[in-house]
Amino acid sequence: MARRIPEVVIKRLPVYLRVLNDLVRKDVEIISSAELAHHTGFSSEQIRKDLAYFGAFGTRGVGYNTRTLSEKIKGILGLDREVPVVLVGAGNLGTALARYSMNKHEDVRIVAVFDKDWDKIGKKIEDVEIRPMEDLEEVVKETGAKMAIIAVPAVAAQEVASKLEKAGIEAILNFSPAKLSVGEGVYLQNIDLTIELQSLAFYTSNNEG
Amino acid sequence: MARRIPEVVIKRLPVYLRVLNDLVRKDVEIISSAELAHHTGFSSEQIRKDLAYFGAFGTRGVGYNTRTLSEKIKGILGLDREVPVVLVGAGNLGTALARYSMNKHEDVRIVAVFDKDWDKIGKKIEDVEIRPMEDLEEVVKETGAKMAIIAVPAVAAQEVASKLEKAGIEAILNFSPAKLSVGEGVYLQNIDLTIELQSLAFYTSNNEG
DNA sequence: AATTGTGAAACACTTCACAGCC
DNA sequence: GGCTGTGAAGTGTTTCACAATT
Repeated sequence: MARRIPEVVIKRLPVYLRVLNDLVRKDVEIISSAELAHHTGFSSEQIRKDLAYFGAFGTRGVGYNTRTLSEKIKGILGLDREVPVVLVGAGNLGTALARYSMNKHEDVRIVAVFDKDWDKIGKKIEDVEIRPMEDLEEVVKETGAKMAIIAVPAVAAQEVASKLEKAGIEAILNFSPAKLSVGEGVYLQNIDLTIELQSLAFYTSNNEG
Repeated sequence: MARRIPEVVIKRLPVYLRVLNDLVRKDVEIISSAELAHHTGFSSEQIRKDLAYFGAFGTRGVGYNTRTLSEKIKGILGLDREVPVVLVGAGNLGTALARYSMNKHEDVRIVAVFDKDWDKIGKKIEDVEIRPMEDLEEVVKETGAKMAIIAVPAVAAQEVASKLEKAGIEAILNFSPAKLSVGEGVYLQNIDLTIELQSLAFYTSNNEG
């Protein structure tokens, strides 16, 4: 125990959670790792190993209690309370992410939107007003947000990242195609749509690889 | 040679390409793997190993010619010509992706948008008309698209994936939170925003992990 | 002299196989 | 008997270290 947990493991937990919540809703009380494997596409050993990083949640000969395991995973991820997120960038992508997040009634939710374009400020995305960057620190404090999403152009992204770090944000999801540098204490996850599209092209017949 | 190339390697190629194109634009002609490492954040050995999957593109004692290497990588990925992509789903996210793709003048470009909602059909996103699903096969043939993006709700995603496969699409970027099943010949890449957000929460101080 | 290209070593993750427990 | 939890084996990826080359 207490060893560092691989990122890939953390990425699978939400998948388990989704299946488990589904089962709880259907009043299924017990599930085996083999059945979970079938629902998720991961192997049963992998699922057992993943969970073993955090403890022994199952019963030998029986399986896992869906509700208990769901609660455990929520606790591990920190989803046992509302998770407020701030979004910076109210362009096409930012606006889409905001609407997506606000309409789903998930635990993780965008609670504030920032932009530096004064034409956008004061306008609303699904009831949440777009605020100026100057308000960032104050809003982060008020909402207790520890997470942020960057959806601004590449040139502006580093400045935004630095401001987020300064405001006390601990984890950033970056959609800009920029290599950001943040301090040790800040976790950075990049989603680069251009990379995704360009690498996808490799897997079609239109290449020489 | 001729061995299967890891996905992680393919994902790094667009990063190299971006840096190289930047350098070409700045009239930098030669770059070492160490400098590339500095620009990309990957290690120099990793860069050399990645490129070695495809051939020997550098000159010992010198480095890599930026323009040549850029062309090589474009060839490997299949970006040495326009790459047409079809998008299914003209909701918030789909529309944002479409605008994003059409405004950047990149090699990979969304050339057609489909939706099943007849209220949306006929409307335009940046000059591209939203068309009904019934036109899919015809448009895929016309445009020669081998790639597709799914940006529809989870419940509709499998049906869309099957239609794309039937239409001859070879690689799919799936933004829906659904576990899709496609044939051997179709490459599937998932981007699940809920998973990204939920796993991000682990890296904040609001969890018990 | 400098930098690539690459076997070998190290590290990380997954799968195997079965002991342990209900 | 059935299923979890886990060491051991296997596989895949990264880093090391250096011979090959300009």
